[in-house]
Amino acid sequence: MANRRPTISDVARRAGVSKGSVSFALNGRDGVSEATRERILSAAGELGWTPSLRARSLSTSRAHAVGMVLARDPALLGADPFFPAFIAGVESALAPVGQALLLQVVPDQADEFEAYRRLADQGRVDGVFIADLRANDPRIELLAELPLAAVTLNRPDVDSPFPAVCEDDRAGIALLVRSLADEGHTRISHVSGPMEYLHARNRRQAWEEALINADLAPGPLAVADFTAAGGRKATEQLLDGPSPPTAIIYANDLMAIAGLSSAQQRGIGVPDQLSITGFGGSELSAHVHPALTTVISDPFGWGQSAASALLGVIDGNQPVTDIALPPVQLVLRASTGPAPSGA
Amino acid sequence: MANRRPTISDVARRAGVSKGSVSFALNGRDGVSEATRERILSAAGELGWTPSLRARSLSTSRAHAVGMVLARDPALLGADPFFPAFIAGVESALAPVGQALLLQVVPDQADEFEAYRRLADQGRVDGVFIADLRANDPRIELLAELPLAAVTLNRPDVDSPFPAVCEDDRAGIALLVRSLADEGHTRISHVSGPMEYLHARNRRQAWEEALINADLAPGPLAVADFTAAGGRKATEQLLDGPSPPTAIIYANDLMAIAGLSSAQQRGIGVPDQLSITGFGGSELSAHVHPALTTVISDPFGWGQSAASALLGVIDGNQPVTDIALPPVQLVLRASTGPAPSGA
DNA sequence: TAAGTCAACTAAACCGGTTTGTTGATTCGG
DNA sequence: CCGAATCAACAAACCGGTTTAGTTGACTTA
Repeated sequence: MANRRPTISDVARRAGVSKGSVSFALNGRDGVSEATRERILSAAGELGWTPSLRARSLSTSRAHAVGMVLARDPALLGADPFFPAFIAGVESALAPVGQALLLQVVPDQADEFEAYRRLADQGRVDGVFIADLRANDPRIELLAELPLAAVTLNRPDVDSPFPAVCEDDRAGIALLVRSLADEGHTRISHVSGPMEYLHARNRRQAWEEALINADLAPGPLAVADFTAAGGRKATEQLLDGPSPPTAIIYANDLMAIAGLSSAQQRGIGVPDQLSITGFGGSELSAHVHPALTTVISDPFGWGQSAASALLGVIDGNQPVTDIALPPVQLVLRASTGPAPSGA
Repeated sequence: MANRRPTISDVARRAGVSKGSVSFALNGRDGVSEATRERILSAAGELGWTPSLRARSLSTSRAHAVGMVLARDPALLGADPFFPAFIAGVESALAPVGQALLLQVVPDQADEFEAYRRLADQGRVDGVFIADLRANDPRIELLAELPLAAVTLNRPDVDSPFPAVCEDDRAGIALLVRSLADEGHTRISHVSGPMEYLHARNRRQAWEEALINADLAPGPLAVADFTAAGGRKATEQLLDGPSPPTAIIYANDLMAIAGLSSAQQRGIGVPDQLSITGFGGSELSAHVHPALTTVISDPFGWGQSAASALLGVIDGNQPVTDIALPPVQLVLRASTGPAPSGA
């Protein structure tokens, strides 16, 4: 009477075959005739049977899930539009193949190792995404030893056995610099993220190189932390400096919006006296005043590609190579304009 | 030679006892003498053994994980600072007890049912959070039939067998209205979220009631969608209306920031000609110009409480009752001020 | 016609834990 | 000093799948 869910044995009994045959039929392996296969499948259908993931996990030693560990201050995590969209992309690739995503948010890097270890020890996931790469990132070495597949988001600066799924943010920065240089700007500053992060480094480096390419002196740099508070502080620092820039390239939209507000608060006209650009293409960037010139990236697509790549690694059939995502798009909006003439 | 991870049998052998005893010792059940228990635990320690979660799941019929399904347009998901912080809070309660969070993001409500069903069918999770409650939410009924524990974020408008973990957003709105009324505003508008969402309804209703309490006529309402684009459109609609408001209460910070920009674009001074308030207390709200008066909520704490409650339901020892979170905090900043005198 | 091949299928072992009788050794009450 | 109760510990069954090693019978093949 107790309405327990049907098991493979129930299906086998109903179809008049052995458990093994049901398993074979279900997994599309041969050694079972077409007639029997159909009989089994319809028996399964009538009973409404789906194989128990738990039993499967135990016997196949597969979790059928992948994981992601985020080491972020929870208070700041919300400000970054990247992850939700990335995760949505990941899901879009996982759901069709019956995989799931396990998310871990830990307060800081100290807990990060522990989190990866636990995921591996408990066998909760078959692979992980390595995001927010840092310089000389110790996670690469850790994960190389753990029995987990992995893909990195962008290429690490250390030797890595894992495929990298890369979005070229340097190209985006170069586009921004060129467009500003074309407008006559000569003092183009950059507000970066923390230097420990590779993407912060990359963007900074791209900015420096692009300036050199445009025959401009590297304008002053302010290192910030990707938060609004940090963006504002960096902006004030730059504007109070000895030779204030006529344009600022921020490493993300959030800092740019804070910077924009900060300039306005001081009565500095944007873009008349100061041009401002963001990075990322958040929804809000189009709806601030003036609307933000920025570079649109595609975290959803990134998530999709990263997930497919990770599943490929887990499957282990063919080696997975690095994947380059389509280039980011420059969107010119009202926050940039010609350099002030009296400069 | 193959360095497979140790199993319970290895531990048993090493400690010179049976598998059963190891299991008993590990789970702190009695029937094991103190001496043996110690011998077993140290054997486990030496071998570096941790019980296989997969095996455990199979034999205990527990997933040791909880789930959350988000039905959102991925492009807009990123704009909402609520979820990342909420999730971080959830993790902070799950990690210490060895539980994990499974996240599902589905593009729309059509896929939502399917997602919950899959979680249940596959036995991936023991319970779920029900967020983004809608009017007459069909998920309550679905989940009541599924073999899953659940907690809702706020109380549904339909009968629900699940405990609700509630943050009183109505009180926050009331504070905002009162503070604006005190400043002499008489035409206080509201830009709401979609009416299908209970939290949008609640905030709207709280706004209406607070206006009545302040002896004010219900100012015009604009129904939006919690996005920046929607916030801007709603703002324009209100400002173009027959009797434009002198203050607008937005249902979230994002719309408020877009509205603020929209007003500025039209040359309307904030707060001189128009007061603006947000809701949520995002980091950015403090760094726009003028800084946004808003109401600070605590998604992290909400996640923590919701997770503990859910674990309580799953354990099933004592019945879990509704939980009320501490009230939200009003933060008065520069985006609100006295009503324009010439109005 | 005996031996060999092959496809179709079964029985049983296995994954690594938990749980349920059952057994021996101790302790206890009378 | 004996039968009953108590307790530590064990062996075996179980969770629900997958996988391997056989078994069977039909069909070739020499």
